Amino acid sequence: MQKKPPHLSNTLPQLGELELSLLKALWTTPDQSALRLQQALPPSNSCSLSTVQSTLERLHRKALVQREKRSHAYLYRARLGRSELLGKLLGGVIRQLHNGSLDPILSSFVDFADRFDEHTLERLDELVQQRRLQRMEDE
Amino acid sequence: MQKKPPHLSNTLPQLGELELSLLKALWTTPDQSALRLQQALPPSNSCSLSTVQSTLERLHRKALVQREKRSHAYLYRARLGRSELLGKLLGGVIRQLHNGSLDPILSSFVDFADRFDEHTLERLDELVQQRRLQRMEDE
DNA sequence: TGAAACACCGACCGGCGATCGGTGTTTAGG
DNA sequence: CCTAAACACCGATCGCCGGTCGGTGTTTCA
Repeated sequence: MQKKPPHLSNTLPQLGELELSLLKALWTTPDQSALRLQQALPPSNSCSLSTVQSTLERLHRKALVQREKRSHAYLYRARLGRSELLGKLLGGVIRQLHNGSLDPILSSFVDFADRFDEHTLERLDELVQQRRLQRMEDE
Repeated sequence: MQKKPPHLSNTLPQLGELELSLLKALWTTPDQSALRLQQALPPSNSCSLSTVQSTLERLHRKALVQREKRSHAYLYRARLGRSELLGKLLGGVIRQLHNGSLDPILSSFVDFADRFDEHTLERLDELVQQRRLQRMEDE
C-alpha cells in the first residue's frame, strides 16, 4: 500500500541460473558471441537466442560482462574473474550480517573450511602464511 | 512462453532487508512476540504489525525461526545463530561458483581478509591455528 | 540483391519480499 | 459474564527480477 524509496539500498548482485551459466562459459572461453554462447549452453538450460541475448544484456547492465563490436556482432567477455566475483559475493553476504566485529565471520569461514574435508584447513593455513609473507616483502 | 520445472533447483535462502532486521533483533533478544519486534524495529524499516507478522511467517516457512505459543500469542526465536547462518550463506555462494578446486575460494577469502584492514589477516591466522590445535586434541 | 546473421524492442510469466486491511479468536479486566 | 484489547490468520496488491520469446529492423557477405 505504502510507497517506499525503491529498494536499491541492499542487494548484492543476485545472479540467476542462466546468468551464472553464461558467466561460466565466458570464464572458460572469453570473447564469444551470443550465438556461440547459446550453442555451448548445457542442455539443462538451453533456450532461444533471444533469451541468451537479453540475459547478456542484463549482465551487461550489472557490469559483469563487457562487450565489443566485432564487425556487426557483439563479443562478450566477463569483467570479473571467477575469484573476483566470488570475493564480491562473499563481501556482500558478509556485509549484510556484519555486526561490528569480524570475528564471527572469520570463525564461520574457518569452520566451513574445517568441515569441508580433511585438507582444506591446512590449505587455508598455507594461503594465509603465503599472504603474510608477501605483505612483509611489500614493505 | 515456455514453462520450466519451477525454479527450485538453485537458491540459497535469499533474505530481504526486513527479514534480516528481524533476525538481528531475535539474535539480540530471543523469544519475542511479533508486537515487541515491531516496536523494536529500527525506524528505517518501521512498518505495520501485519507486515512484521507475515515476514515472520515467511522466515518460519524458510525454517529460519521457530515459534512457540505462549498463552495465545507466538514467541519467535531464531533457529540459527548469526554465525551458522553466515556459514550457510557462504556455503551457498561458494557452491554456486565452485569449480572442483576450492583454492580460488580460499584465496578469495584470504584476499578479502587482507584488504579489510591491517589486523584481520593476523586474526584469521590465529583462528586457523586455534582450530588446528583443537583438531589435534580431538584425535 | 537477397538471404543469413545478428541486435534491439517490447511483452509476458512466475516467484518473492514488502506491505497492509479486514476478520476472526483468545484473553484478561471490570 | 461481557467487552475491549491483543493478537493470529487470510488474502490482496505492488514492484522488482530472472527467464522466456517473437517480431522487426539492420548489417554483412556470397
